[in-house]
Amino acid sequence: MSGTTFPRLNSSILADDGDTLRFCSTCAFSQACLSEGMDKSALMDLHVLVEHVGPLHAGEHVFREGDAFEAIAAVRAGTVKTYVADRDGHEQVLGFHLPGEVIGLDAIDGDRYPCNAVALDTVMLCRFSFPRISVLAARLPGLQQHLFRLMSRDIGRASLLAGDYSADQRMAAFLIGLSRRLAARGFSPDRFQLTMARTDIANYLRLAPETVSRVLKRFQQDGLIHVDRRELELLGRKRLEDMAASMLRQ
Amino acid sequence: MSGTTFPRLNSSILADDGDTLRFCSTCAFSQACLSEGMDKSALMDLHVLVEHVGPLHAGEHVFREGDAFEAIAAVRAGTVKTYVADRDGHEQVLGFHLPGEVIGLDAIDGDRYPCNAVALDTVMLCRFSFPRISVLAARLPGLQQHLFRLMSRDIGRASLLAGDYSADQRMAAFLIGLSRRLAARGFSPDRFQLTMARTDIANYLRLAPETVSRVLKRFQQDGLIHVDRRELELLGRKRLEDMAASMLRQ
DNA sequence: CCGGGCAGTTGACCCGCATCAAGGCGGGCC
DNA sequence: GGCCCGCCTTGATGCGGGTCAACTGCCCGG
Repeated sequence: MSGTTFPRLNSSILADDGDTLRFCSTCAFSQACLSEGMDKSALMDLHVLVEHVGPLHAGEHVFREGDAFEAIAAVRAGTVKTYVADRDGHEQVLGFHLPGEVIGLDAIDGDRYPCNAVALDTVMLCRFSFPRISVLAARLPGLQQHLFRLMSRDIGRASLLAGDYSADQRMAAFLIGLSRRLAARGFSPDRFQLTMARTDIANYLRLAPETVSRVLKRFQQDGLIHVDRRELELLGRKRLEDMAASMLRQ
Repeated sequence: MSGTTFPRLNSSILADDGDTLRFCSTCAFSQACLSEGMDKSALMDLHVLVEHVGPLHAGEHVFREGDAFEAIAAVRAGTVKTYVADRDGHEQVLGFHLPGEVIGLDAIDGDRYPCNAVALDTVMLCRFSFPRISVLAARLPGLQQHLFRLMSRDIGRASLLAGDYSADQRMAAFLIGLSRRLAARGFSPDRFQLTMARTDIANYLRLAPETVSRVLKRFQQDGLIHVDRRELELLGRKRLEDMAASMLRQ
């Protein structure tokens, strides 16, 4: 998955509009807007305010907690991890953002980014100035609606992790969630890379790294998955989905 | 707090515009918009699409999971609890919504409410048709911005609970959080009612009800609070804030 | 080819909180 | 008043998963 571009978007929708626009049409975010019925002139408007960023390499930050907020960004390729660090330097992973997903929405209220965002592998981004996209959203109902939906989705997703679930449920939900999100973007749902370290997974799921290790091992013994290093294969999707059902709430 | 109206808004800002508008001006949501610099004609527009609901009594539902989504609502008085129930009927509390806070934002993505909302005491609401407020938001940048901010805030708030914190930290953060939110609305920050049952608090904090009981008792023994039934007084705000600091972050 | 370093794994132990099981205390209702 | 039914509290016990410590293996640089 490292550095891979959005597969579904490889065939440009607007190939006759020149290189830049073609490039833009491969941008996940523009695409997402398009798919909600945005017309061609609207896409031109959106194109004007998009800024392509990258490639960023593993460990480079997209933004840091406290930075002035001026833009949201769509991940075009790679994986971005968002996290906060409490006073004792103890970090807490908030999420992993795959191609086609948007980061920075939690910064709109407050003028400053409330978390850090770092590339886990080679990352390409589309940056959208928020003041400018707001103005545009007022003119384009489809865009406004899309922004509302994106934010609404994140509200629901965040409360997902808050439940008191067992280590097994959390891990199953994590794997199924990744699989579904990758599938929605055209990647294989059954074989993929864990682009993040075990400690990041553990931190995200609020488990100890040792527990992550043990659960993955047991899943493999039970024939649910096959893991080698960061390569993962889902073998017992059905059983994993059952395990995760109450967390993913379909 | 039961059934109490927003104290800060008792003095109508637009008293000369007749009864209906005066009534509306006591609506938390309109007020919140006003406070972001919305002009008077904009308020009139907003007024047209507001629908006052209530009083609802304890146990009555505002909406249920799966209901068609058509409106968001601002709590004007009372407390609303949102929750989901997983297949085994086991319920999970998502949040408590105080006067001035908005419910239904997590339903925008998906056309149906993803959770239940129930009144814990006597509740008054302002309903806003979402399709109509969207249209209005396109004309009123202040309103659009306000909606963005509200949603953004909820994204951050939801990930709050997801950390792995001790029972003490969770309870301290809960009390301080309530206190701050009440204070922001003009209620006393140091004496207030717990309008929700212990089991609801427990469920919300992902603790057992017994644990909630024990922690509250210990807090009282340590002179941090005084509790009697559902009446609560904060005595050691400073120490509670220290305890909650890493959860409330800032 | 060797050695250092870090991510990941494995095992032993232990602690916080859930769970189970009784009891107290209001508060509503006839 | 007297009853009952939830809500809440209190005590005893057990388990899931955190913590600590040691080991393995992969990667990389020299």
